[in-house]
Amino acid sequence: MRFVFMGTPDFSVGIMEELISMGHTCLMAVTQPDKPKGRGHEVAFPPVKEAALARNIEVIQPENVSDPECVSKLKSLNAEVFVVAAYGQLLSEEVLAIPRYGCVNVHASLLPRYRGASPIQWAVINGDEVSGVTTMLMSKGLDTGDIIMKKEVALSPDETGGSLFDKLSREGALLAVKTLNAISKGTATYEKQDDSLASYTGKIDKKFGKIDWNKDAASLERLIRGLDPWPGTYTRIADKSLKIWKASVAAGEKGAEPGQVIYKDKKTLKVQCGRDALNILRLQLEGKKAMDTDAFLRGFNVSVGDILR
RNA sequence: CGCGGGGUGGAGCAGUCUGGAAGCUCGUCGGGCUCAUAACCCGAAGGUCACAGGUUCAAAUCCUGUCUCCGCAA
Repeated sequence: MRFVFMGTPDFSVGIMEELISMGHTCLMAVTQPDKPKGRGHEVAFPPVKEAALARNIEVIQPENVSDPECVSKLKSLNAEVFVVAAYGQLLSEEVLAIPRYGCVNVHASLLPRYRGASPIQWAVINGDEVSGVTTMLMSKGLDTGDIIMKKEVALSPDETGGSLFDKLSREGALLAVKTLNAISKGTATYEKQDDSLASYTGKIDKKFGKIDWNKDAASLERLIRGLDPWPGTYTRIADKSLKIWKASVAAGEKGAEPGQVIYKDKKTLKVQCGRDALNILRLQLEGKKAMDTDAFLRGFNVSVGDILR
């Protein structure tokens, strides 16, 4: 099919590329405007822009896709379908109505669960055993469109936001292809979502990664996995910022205060939580690279009784 | 020119302010002790101190520039 692709981050790229390599024609890529990013103030192209340019696909980056100018541009392409994946802008009803077969969205959850932003991280944070991807025909609500296809994906016990992202990105690409194929053959089915089962997740920001040691170790461990690799969880030690990248749940100690180091040897560091304790396995001090706990302890002086905040 | 920290044997660090013999905790290799060990004891190898200039009798250390890794902010 002849499609316009709308997406921004890495999650989107694989979907666009898979559709192209499976014989669909990408007429244009729509992505968010370039923004200064990273240290210094370098301007980085969104991943979708990079990928599109590499394939000589025209790219537009409107501040607002619903601008009249942009709308007329989109209309002029005569696309059969728009494929949207993590684009980052809401589409107006006018835009939704442009393509003959409508706008197909690839969402990284099993809808109607986890409508909204950051569904991948939330699945890990909540300790779900199963997540997945869904394709739907977009309607005006937030991720409320009729479901076309779903694919379940099992989470492993050590799943991280990053690893689940990879899985769902791959499955999302395959599902997008199947969905377009079905639409073009006229065999696609559309199922209304059961709104009573809907749940919404919010955008995750860096502050969300601040570790509250009063919480129980198990949920902190899930938070650490869910926010790996972005934005990461952090605490403070000796007045320095310390990211925690990997930990396991261990037995706590009676009378120890949350955040307190309750055990340390050459390669082990345990910190008391509200319930149980975390055995820190991999961490990163500000200005340093991530390292395993044994390496960290060789160069950083920590004592039992020290408090992380 | 957004703010800031770092690059020192294989790993993580100290030493830099107050120039003057390369250090610490580990790892590796060899030997010893032990029923045994990730424990302990003895010994050894391994570094152009990121790179390039400059100052100096002398630079890891001071000055200038470059590359590179990272934290914050966005």
